[in-house]
Amino acid sequence: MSWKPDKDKPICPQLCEYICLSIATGVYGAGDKLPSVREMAVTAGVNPNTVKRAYEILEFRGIVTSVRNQGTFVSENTLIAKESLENMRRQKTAEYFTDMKALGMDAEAVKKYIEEWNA
Amino acid sequence: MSWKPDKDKPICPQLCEYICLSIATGVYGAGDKLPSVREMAVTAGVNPNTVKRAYEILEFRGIVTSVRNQGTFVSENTLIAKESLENMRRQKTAEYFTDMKALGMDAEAVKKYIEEWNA
Amino acid sequence: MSWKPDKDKPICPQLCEYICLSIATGVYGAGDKLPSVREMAVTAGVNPNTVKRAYEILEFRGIVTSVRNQGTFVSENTLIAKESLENMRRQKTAEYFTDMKALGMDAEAVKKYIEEWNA
Amino acid sequence: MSWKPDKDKPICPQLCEYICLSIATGVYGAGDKLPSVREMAVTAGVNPNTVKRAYEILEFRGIVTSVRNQGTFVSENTLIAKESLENMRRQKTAEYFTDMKALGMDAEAVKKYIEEWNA
DNA sequence: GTGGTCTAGACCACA
DNA sequence: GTGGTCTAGACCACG
Repeated sequence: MSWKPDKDKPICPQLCEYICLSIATGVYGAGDKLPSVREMAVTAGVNPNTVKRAYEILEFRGIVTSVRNQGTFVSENTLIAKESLENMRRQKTAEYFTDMKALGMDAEAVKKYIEEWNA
Repeated sequence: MSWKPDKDKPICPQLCEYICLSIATGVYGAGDKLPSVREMAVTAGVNPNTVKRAYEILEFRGIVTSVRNQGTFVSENTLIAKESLENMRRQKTAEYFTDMKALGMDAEAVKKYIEEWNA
Repeated sequence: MSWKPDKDKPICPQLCEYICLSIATGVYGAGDKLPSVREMAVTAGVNPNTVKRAYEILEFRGIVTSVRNQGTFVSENTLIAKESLENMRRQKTAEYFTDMKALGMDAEAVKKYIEEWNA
Repeated sequence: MSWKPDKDKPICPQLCEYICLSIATGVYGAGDKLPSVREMAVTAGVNPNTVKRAYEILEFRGIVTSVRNQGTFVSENTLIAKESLENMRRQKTAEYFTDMKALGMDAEAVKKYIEEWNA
């Protein structure tokens, strides 16, 4: 799994999603130490401020825990990450349906549309 | 069909979509005069500049034509509006799949997810 | 000579130019009565107000003379029309050189450019 | 090269031309960062919105690329700017010929006229 | 009253 | 500090 941010979208949420997914899939296990802000910034090719904010957001969601002078750690309960991921999926899907509705397709039509979707 | 803009998203594109859909569904026929910039601004509860911008975008796409001192008119070729609408749908769908992929679901998983979607 | 207004440009000045040219080339001779505002509006497919304004502009320039309840007449001195035409030519040409200068071409370059112009 | 907008014409297109020319002549090279919207607004003595609009137009033409929170950059392919400039020249020239035709001069006459032009 | 242009200034998320 | 979005309101030529 690699970090390929979509340049047209805000980086911070993308980074959040990426880390969250990494945790949910076990790349980082419960209690593991995440890369330091600077480290992550370098490997992700991103501004450290952005990483810092991403960590803060994840901490707010209870997915990670920051310990002063020690680093940022994955919460003991990795279930939260999984739920968070599922929430994001639901949100994006809901948004998608809303958008398609604005484009003149009701839920049924969208389902059919997706069914026949390719590429 | 009513105009209920999502407050969390840019109004201009939403307005574009709305007008485009109106044309595609025949609310405005080929050659019809659209409401004037100011008129539309009032009925949509939006700043005239925003409406003008939307009209400009639609004009660029060949969906409408603005004539100085006369008004803005639906293009003779209504097909363009329909195609434009379909393009938007495709784009949103593609984006959706990309997003879901970033959330750890491949195309197949997404299709199943959608199939079981409710609400 | 026929009246083919460029739809993308203001009609009034175009009409002025057209009438002025008609006088300069003898379509209307010195002292001749021009078509009435309404007449001209119909034949030119234009708003009567626009014709009226054009006549006013031409009168201001001394090219025609309006007589209350009688109509608009070509001035005795048609030379004025010819000079006016020449002024317009000069003005357009000067503007053209200015524009081309803004596009990075000096007078010499423009002259060469024109020399090789086709279509 | 200096920025002297013609007060009688829309500023935005003039600004576009100016920037385009700057790029075509190498003032800004491929990949270079253009002045920020606000910066350019100050140096050009123009409203930031107007600059933004110009940047948008240039972006649409593929001449520059705007990156959120980073700035606006000259496209890698500088050729586009040069072609765009040439297109503008062609367009202005074509318009000029059209105008002169409406003033009673055919292409040949115009060419002679230009040849003898001074000032 | 129409679209076209511009200014002024605000707020936003992001970096 | 960056671009992105929107509002408010002004003036213009044209019809």
